[in-house]
Amino acid sequence: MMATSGTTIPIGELSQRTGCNIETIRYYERIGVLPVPLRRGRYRAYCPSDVRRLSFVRRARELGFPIDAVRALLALADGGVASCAQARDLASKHLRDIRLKIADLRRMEQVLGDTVAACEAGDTLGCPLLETLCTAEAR
Amino acid sequence: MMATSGTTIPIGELSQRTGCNIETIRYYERIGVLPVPLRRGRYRAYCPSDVRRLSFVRRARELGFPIDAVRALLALADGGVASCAQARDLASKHLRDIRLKIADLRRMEQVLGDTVAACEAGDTLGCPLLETLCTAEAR
DNA sequence: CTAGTGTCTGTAGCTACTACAGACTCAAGG
DNA sequence: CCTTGAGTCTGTAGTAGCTACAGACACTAG
Repeated sequence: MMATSGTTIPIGELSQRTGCNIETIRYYERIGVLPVPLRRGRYRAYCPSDVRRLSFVRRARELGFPIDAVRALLALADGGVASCAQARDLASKHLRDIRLKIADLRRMEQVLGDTVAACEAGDTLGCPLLETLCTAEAR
Repeated sequence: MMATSGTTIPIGELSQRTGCNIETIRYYERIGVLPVPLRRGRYRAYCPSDVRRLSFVRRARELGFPIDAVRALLALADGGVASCAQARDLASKHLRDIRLKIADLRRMEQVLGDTVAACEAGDTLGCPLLETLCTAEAR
């Protein structure tokens, strides 16, 4: 596509620059995470602040923040000062969630790991995994 | 509800015995994870094998197996012998997925933990979290 | 006879995207 | 001038694995 005038870029370039899927960009617009952009004809025309905002969103998502938290973080980033404590709050909550998930997964890893090991050892009569599923408590 | 005759139980009791939500039981039936049960009038009537099967499903789900893997495991458990190697295969694959997820989450935990710590130390000018989101690579 | 509990079907919602279908626009090549 | 190809548009439906109703029906105890 053409570079058009000024500093605006089409959605494909925004996608490339941010690593964010085109469909996802439009999705973010629909749900209000990205502002409705200007138009050049019928095509969306994004400006540098859109690139920054979307990059911000992408990074927050990569850190696992749910969309609602991303919204809140965006508001804080826009809000300017004194929002540090609130941002830390959001991050701490999210950190707790992550640690809970890790704990869950480690429990699964433990059980599965043991079972697979028992399976490889081959010292049970039946299949250790199927036995586990049939009889044991999974925790 | 009544105990009715024979050994069949209504859905509510199946739910209690397995710890599985009633709606989830009906959902499993719809997607073919549980067989279509007998009816006592218009009500579902479950037998002991249904309790066992659903418990199996629950445990597999607690270990994080996706539904399709659960289907496969059920088939193996039904199939009888020689399925141990296949079961181990499924479990190993799943174990890999779990470890990948753990790794992902640990990366997030790392970045977030560092950022929150920096935030509490208060040695930056701006907000460390918002700075991270604005500028850094999240990995 | 009525109240309360259980169950029924069918549909819609959740998270965060992703994947089309079918139409339109625009620039370059022949 | 016409065609071709890439990019974009809107709108809808699908993914995983449930969960949550609405509105009707059944059955038992008081």
